[in-house]
Amino acid sequence: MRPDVERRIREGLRAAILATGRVEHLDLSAVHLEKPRDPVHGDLATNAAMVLAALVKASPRMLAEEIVARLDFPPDLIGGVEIAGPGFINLRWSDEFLFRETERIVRAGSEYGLGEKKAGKRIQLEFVSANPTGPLNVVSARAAAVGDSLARILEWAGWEVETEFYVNDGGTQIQLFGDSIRARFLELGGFPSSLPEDGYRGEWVRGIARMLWDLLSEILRTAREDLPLEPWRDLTGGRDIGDTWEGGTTRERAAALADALCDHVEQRNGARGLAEGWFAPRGGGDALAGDPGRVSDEEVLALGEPWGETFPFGRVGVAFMLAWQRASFERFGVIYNADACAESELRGWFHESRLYETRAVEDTLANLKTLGDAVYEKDGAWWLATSGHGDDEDRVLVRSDGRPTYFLTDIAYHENKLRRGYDSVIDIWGPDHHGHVGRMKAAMQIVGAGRDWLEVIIAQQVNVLRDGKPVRMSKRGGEIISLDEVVAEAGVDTARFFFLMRKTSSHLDFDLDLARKASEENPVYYVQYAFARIWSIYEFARRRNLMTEEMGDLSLLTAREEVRLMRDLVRFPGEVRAAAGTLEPHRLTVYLQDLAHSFHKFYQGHRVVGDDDGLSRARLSIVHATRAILETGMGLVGVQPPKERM
RNA sequence: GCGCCCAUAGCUCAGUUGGAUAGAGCGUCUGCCUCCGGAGCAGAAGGUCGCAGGUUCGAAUCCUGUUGGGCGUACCA
Repeated sequence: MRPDVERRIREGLRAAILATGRVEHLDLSAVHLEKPRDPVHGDLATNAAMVLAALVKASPRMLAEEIVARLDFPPDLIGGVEIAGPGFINLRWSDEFLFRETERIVRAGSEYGLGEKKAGKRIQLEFVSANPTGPLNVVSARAAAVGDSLARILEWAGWEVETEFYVNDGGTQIQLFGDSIRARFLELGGFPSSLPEDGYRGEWVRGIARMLWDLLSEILRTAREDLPLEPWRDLTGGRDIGDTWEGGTTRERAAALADALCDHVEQRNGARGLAEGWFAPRGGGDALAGDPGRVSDEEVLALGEPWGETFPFGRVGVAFMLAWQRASFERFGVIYNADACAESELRGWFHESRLYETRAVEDTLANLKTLGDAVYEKDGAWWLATSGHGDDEDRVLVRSDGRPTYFLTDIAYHENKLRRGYDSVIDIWGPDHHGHVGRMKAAMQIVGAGRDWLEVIIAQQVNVLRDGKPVRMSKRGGEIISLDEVVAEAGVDTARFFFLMRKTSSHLDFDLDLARKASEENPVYYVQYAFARIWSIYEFARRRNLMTEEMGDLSLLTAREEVRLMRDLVRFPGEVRAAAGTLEPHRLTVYLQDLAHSFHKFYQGHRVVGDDDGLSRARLSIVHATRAILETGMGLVGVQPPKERM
């Protein structure tokens, strides 16, 4: 239901209630207007009489009688009113209303029901924010599908939405990641493995090491043999490799090359090429093997070994992982767009390291310390008194050894968001951050944000099933089902639809075999099949020379299936607003299946293009309307509607 | 031990912020194409909404207790 239609109905209700003389004024917020579960109860049901009954101590059914007697809806809006059950007032759209709305859908297309812009109201939506120490896993994939869809839905509902990825590139995990790459790098030179105890064991770590090794040997060869340095110009982002390589100490040369590499992969195009060419989804190491024999391992190691000490493996590794992640997102149809990040960074990608560089972390701590009792020192550490704001216990901001905790950094990050002036901030976190929610909300209240300013959604875990059994996953252990694999096996549309079929807060089973082998059993095909039929109808109509975009006479459409289809079409704006209000995009996949079902029933029961031209035109019109709503709805969940025959 | 999430048909899950006779897909069974795609439609079977209390006109939904599963519970991130 469109917002202005809802307003008209609520106003009508209010007037009728006041006209009963039972109350002087009325808070309508407790009065619900909703779609009854059972269609025989009409299109809208309201509990108004029951709410009133609670106020004036009278029988709901009697009050319902009084209200209904005073209801005065125009006949082009409501066609039927009845009292049912304990005191529901059921309303039914008039045929005229359905005809007019259907026509409006055809004319407005994707604009139908679009929420009014909430002037200046901005929401920031942060999602995935996975550590840049490995490929994106399935939970990240789910969070990406949910976040991206939610952004589209909120935007549709009238908010100004910015999406953002927070890059955790500042902590001890990065150190560990770098050490892991270094260990693999040295292994290539014949050193015994020195992989840290809890280091990263994934194949991709070998891949990065291998790539760096190959790169280094090529550069050495080029420099030593006085060959043209041109091929490296691209790699170093236009910088002359000679400048990078010649002169300076080994440490300086290593740092310069690392800079060049990072710069390069951070440019989008470079990122794609590198990520796709140098990493296979699994076990990418083999693909990276260079042409052996051009430079011997001993030579590389002799020159490169010092790099084992000086080269910033962690930094380069992060740059490559981010490149990979961005490429994965691009394939998945997810683009971050917040433009509040530093100029040197990509839109929508906010680096934790920047909080240290700009001393934001220190500033945040200093600021907190000015807030009276909020911060105190105990056992040599600094604590934040979050327990007064709904958290279980107080939390450490600065360890006794002087290092800041992740918590402090995250407060600094969210303070940054606060200063950017968002009216509301939504974070989608993985299940492992569950325990972080309470303290973070508490902290934001302490620094002065409104109680509901920060909303956290936990994207629950995904159990990937292969051969009917759950796959164990661990990023550090290297066992991962990546977003890339899910996309490769299930396809973007199926995967995205799948991730949005469950409530975000519920665990999700993702059966890879089923997604791959039995695509016709997948609900997304049910919805897309509606499209297939629409295209077929169009094709048939063209052959009969009956294809037209002009509105037919909708009053010819009175069959049960036709009316039902129109009623479902009209529901659309309300469904999107409900999804926006509850932050639950899965409602839309449910709705789309509903709508597809109504369309299939209609199709099954009635020939669209038949002998009666007038009827054919009228039916073509609701087909147009259905197509428009399906397209818009699928767009909001991030699934491509088929553009032609499947 | 404490906290959070979950428990609904054989399986996977919806259930419109407390509404009416609890729904869908898959699976099982029965029908439906000389006609726009049968990847569909119609129908059947399948339920003590984990269990026990409570709140009220009314509970799958809220409260308390309880059982089972998951996650969290760091001066990790």
